[in-house]
Amino acid sequence: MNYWLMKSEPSVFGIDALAAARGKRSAWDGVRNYQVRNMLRDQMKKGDLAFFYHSSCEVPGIYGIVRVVKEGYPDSTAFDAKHHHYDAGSDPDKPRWYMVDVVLERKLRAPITLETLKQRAASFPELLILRRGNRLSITPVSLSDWQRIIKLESA
DNA sequence: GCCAACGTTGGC
DNA sequence: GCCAACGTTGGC
Repeated sequence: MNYWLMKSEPSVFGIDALAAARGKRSAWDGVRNYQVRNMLRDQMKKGDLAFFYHSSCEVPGIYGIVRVVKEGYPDSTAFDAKHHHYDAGSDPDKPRWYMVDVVLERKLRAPITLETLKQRAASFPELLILRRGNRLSITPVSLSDWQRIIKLESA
């Protein structure tokens, strides 16, 4: 069982869009970064939990928890010439990009904001999102960081 | 293989 | 809108 943090811009796909999706389930498509691709393809397992993080918005932070319900499979948006995330270099017989399916486990009662996390940065030595220059849209979260972060919801 | 130019991310 | 940081591209 692994833990993750998955970023999304709410203006593109936020927690409310996920909550409105059929079965509250969505394909996490459009990843075009090799490090993140490797996590999607090789490391994310059914049942893993992830923080759903809003980035590039007024109040960046964790807004919910999602669960992986389908492990890595080829990202079909890469094959669609009309799609925004089309990649001519991804051959259906040898897909370059992968995605997983996630389902909304629950929204947080109140977001755990980036500001809050930064204030307590000393408590989260391994949290990649707090490191300078981190730009990966999916990052692993250690079990101990996960547990400490969850506690902030009721703090 | 080097590295400058360019594109993207994301907080502010 | 700015800009630091980082990934990717492509000429050499």
